[in-house]
Amino acid sequence: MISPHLVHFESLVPDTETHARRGRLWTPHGIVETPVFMPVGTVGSVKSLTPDDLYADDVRIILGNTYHLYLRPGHELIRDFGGLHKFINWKGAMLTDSGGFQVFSLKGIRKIEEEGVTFRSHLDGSKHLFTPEKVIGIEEAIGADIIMAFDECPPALESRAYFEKSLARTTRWLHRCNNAWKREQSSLFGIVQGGLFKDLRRRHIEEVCALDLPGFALGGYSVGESPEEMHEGVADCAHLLPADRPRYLMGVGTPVDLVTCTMAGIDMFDCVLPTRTARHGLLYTSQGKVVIKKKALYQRDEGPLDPNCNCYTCRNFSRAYLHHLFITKEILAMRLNSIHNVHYLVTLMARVRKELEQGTFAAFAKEFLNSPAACR
RNA sequence: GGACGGGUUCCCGAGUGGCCAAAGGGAACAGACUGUAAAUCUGUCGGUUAUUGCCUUCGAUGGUUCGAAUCCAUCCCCGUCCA
Repeated sequence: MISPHLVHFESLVPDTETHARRGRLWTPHGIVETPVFMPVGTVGSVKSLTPDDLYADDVRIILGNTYHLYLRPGHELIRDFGGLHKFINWKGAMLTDSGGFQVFSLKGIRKIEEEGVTFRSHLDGSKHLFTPEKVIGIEEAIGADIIMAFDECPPALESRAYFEKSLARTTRWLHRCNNAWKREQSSLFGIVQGGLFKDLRRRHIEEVCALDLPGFALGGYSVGESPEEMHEGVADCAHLLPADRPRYLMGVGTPVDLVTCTMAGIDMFDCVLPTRTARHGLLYTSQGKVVIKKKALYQRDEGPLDPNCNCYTCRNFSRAYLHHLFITKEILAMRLNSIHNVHYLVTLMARVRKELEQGTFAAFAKEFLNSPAACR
């Protein structure tokens, strides 16, 4: 079954006990096995990691960000270099976020109107207007395999009245994105919003999925609500997204989030958490979280960060050394920590896929969520 | 031997009569981080108390004063320069 879209999804092994499915995403830059965790490289770099690090770790898709790359180095420059893949020398697939999240995170230096969003650059304060049409143009210039629609991502705690208004506008923006979309090598994904209002979520799913797009995302989670609320919300609506299209949960998450939301039927995840917390000294391991700065625990700890991990960091260095590197603010600390955290999540998802293939995913998930690894 | 300068809470360092348990930085300890304004941010940081408080503290000792880290005397250290 060949989809008319260049990016298309193949559901290989649906789970019998949960909404999870083992799948495969075909892109112009290779195949991505799902469920998958996608590391985030906002400005064209997964901070501290090289493309080779990632590829060797079986990472086959990473993210970039429209807003950041538009400001620097500029999408025209990237286009002139032959696209972001070439510019950063990444041979796998890429996905660009639209800048919709920046509408949320840069609140205070932006104004949302029907036409689009006026931003002030966080770099120099200059004013910029992002419209759905302009965002698609930028994303096409950047040239990712998957480009996200320009949406508004309200805080989870926003009022119902606000959501009603925002959702209608985001739907109109989606149509404008779809109409502006020309480049077939860049497949447009729609984004569902609705906060924690289940009926609004369901209604918006119908609106968004009425368009024949190659993939759909749930946005607006992990923006102020508790993890439990997020899990409940995703569980309520993820399986309502079209079964023959990839389902992408944007901006999530922790090891627990990944396993939990895979059960809900999610195929794709991205999150800055592993790379950011790595730089801040928080490491995810099979035995729970490790806050490597703690002197009393790690100053003289000769063991590996995670005895069950096969990453470069865990194979070669002691916790004591990682502690020392972090305490002394060595750049290597960030790199070794990031190598581990990314490997940990990527490997967790490889395990999830394997369990799905074996038909043992539900049992695995249950065991995992009750293990020390299910930190936070 | 002489002339200056200086000794402040773990460290550096501000403070020269009350608003000082004493700025600021560092260290230490704790916490946060979820489509990256993040190698970032927040809290604690003399003791005790539920608090206003009380106690201890600014090299040492002794004074002046209603009140001293701040003024005076002596002493002990440290630095620079001159013999």
